[in-house]
Amino acid sequence: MFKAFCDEKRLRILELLRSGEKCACVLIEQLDMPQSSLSYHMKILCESGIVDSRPEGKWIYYTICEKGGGEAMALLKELLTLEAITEESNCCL
Amino acid sequence: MFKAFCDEKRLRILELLRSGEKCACVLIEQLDMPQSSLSYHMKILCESGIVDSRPEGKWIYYTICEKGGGEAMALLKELLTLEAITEESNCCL
DNA sequence: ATATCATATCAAGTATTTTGGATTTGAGGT
DNA sequence: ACCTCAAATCCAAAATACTTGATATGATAT
Repeated sequence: MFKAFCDEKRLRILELLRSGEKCACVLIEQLDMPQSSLSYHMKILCESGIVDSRPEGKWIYYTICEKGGGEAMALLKELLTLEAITEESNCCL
Repeated sequence: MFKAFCDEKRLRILELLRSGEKCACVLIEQLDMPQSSLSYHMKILCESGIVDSRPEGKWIYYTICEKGGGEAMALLKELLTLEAITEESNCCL
């Protein structure tokens, strides 16, 4: 899931999506990347749950997914929070 | 910074650190990885600000860094939060 | 049904990251 | 000073991720 945030292009895509729903053509134009490249990154973003896609007519619209974002936040928080049971298993002293 | 969370080994290191400060020898043993490999990952974790290190005697002790963790959380939150000014720049319709 | 257009997939190349043995560095102890 | 041991660095190999043109898929429209 965190892989979604580990690429410059994907961060820029998220940055663009922060201002609202965008269709693929806008992203391709603004990021100046070939269509296959955008598709590759959108797949990673969608599969990680961070972004939602919505087909409408010929195009696909992308938005940041609140649910997926919440899960990422929760996961990160958990990873960084010390466990309550701090049994100091010291060694090497 | 998010690269810190994009490797299985590093996630396992964080998992171990959640139960409190650990010295390198414990991590090497528990994760069954060569010393050079641990050192490589600890460098990434420390440079990203997620983990703090503290030398004591011959050993180095590692802990999850509250400050760095907070920054990561804040950054992630910002990335995933829609901008207030939702000027719907629709196209392609 | 055929043509068209947007997206997905493929494949082959390039770039980046990770691995782990060997060596170096650096602090501690004698 | 010298020895010892832990951590950092080096380096080459392996693994993983990204790029991109070409092709396939799938939906829409005529």
